[in-house]
Amino acid sequence: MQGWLEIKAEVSRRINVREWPPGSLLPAETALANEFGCARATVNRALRELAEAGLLVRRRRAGTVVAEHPVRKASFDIPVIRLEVEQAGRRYAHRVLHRLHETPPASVRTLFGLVATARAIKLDTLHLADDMPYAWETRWINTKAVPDARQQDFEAVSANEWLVRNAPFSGGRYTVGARLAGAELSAALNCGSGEPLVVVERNTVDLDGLGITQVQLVYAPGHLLRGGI
Amino acid sequence: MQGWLEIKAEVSRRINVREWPPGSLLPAETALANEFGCARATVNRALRELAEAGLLVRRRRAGTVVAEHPVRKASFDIPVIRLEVEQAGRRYAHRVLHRLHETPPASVRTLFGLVATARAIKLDTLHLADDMPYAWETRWINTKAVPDARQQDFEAVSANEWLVRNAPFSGGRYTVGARLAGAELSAALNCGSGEPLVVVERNTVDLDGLGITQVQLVYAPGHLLRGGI
DNA sequence: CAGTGGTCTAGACCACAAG
DNA sequence: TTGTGGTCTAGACCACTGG
Repeated sequence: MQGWLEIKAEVSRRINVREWPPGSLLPAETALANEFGCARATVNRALRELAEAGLLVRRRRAGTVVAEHPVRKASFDIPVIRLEVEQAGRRYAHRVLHRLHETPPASVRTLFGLVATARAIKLDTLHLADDMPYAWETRWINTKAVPDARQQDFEAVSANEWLVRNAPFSGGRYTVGARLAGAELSAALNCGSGEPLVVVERNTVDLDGLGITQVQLVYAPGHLLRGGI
Repeated sequence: MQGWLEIKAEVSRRINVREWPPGSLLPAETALANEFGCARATVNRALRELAEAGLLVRRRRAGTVVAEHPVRKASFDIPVIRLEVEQAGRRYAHRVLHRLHETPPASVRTLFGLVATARAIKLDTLHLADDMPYAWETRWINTKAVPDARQQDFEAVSANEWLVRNAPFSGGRYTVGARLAGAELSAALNCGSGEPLVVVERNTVDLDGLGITQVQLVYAPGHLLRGGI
């Protein structure tokens, strides 16, 4: 027993077999380091990862406790759509259907830190895989946060890809929902009206918390988001 | 400049301002430690986190390179449904509508490592928030992986919560999609037929890769999954 | 083969929070 | 006040892999 991976596995095992049941207090790092015959830093690394995974709760002075209700962290990658399509062995293309400069709705203005009269770039883009509609994108871009976006028409490189490479981002939030294809969407995505569609809405903010972009992606029927726990 | 958080921020900044553009090679850890006036372990911690976030690609001998297409890792929590409801300030309840012991479909048998004639527990559960339908759950439980599940009726404690506390898990996969409410679902969820619904399907496996459970959750209309980047 | 990141150590100081 | 985890250091050895 020496590596942090082994210690992580061993601690995980003890939790699983109820040697350390939910809510129980683990020995201090120094004690575990002594038991496992390693440095405290090694134990720290193992316990820190288990805490990040939601299995342990750690607080100074209070010690390390097995989580009562381990919250599984699900995650999935948000790759550039072009790569997502190409990795599925399909040919990617996109069409910019509208590129406007207008006043965004209040929710976007708040995110972008804009006054009521200010404007932003609005883009409607259709993503294609093997010439079949793949996803419909409605996007707002904050020119205050990304001035260079003014000079881009996003025809050669999609806004999705351009922003990933050119806009410093630090984080963001997203929601996933379902909606019906209306007249406009069924035409754009070449599907029946009334089909259920997956909708992902997300925004990204820069290091100062200023909104960079807000995007809504409506995927063609049957699309599944995939991830791991 | 001393803490790993500051170093992480500084490296992130240099990437963002294109001082280190995508594809470029960073100085070695020892060089950065020298520049920042700290130990190499501190630099290592900062760079390791940026690599986990997808911003850097690190390989021995080859060094640390800025990712060409930073893949944003999105994540969201999968809490016990009871807690999810209660944290929204609503009252939770659930009803087990069916509890059967039968032969699962081939996909589930494969996941569970079962022969064609073997059986597993099948549960249909309705989750309620303030007596309103919240989500419809269809679940298979592998009694080979979780023998204790045989003695549970999952009336007092939902299968969701019982499994989180009693079944050692190590990982799993999930998909998110959209579907229409058919006759059965619209009755169960008390919604109109033809409404678009969010569907989450997921499975969990134990430390040996053996399937523990497979569950499909269909949320009431308007439900949104929320997460962060 | 040589240079990089991956990891471990022994020790130290600090921040935090429970008592 | 005091014990805990959080972090940093200086040094060391190792694993991997490009040249």
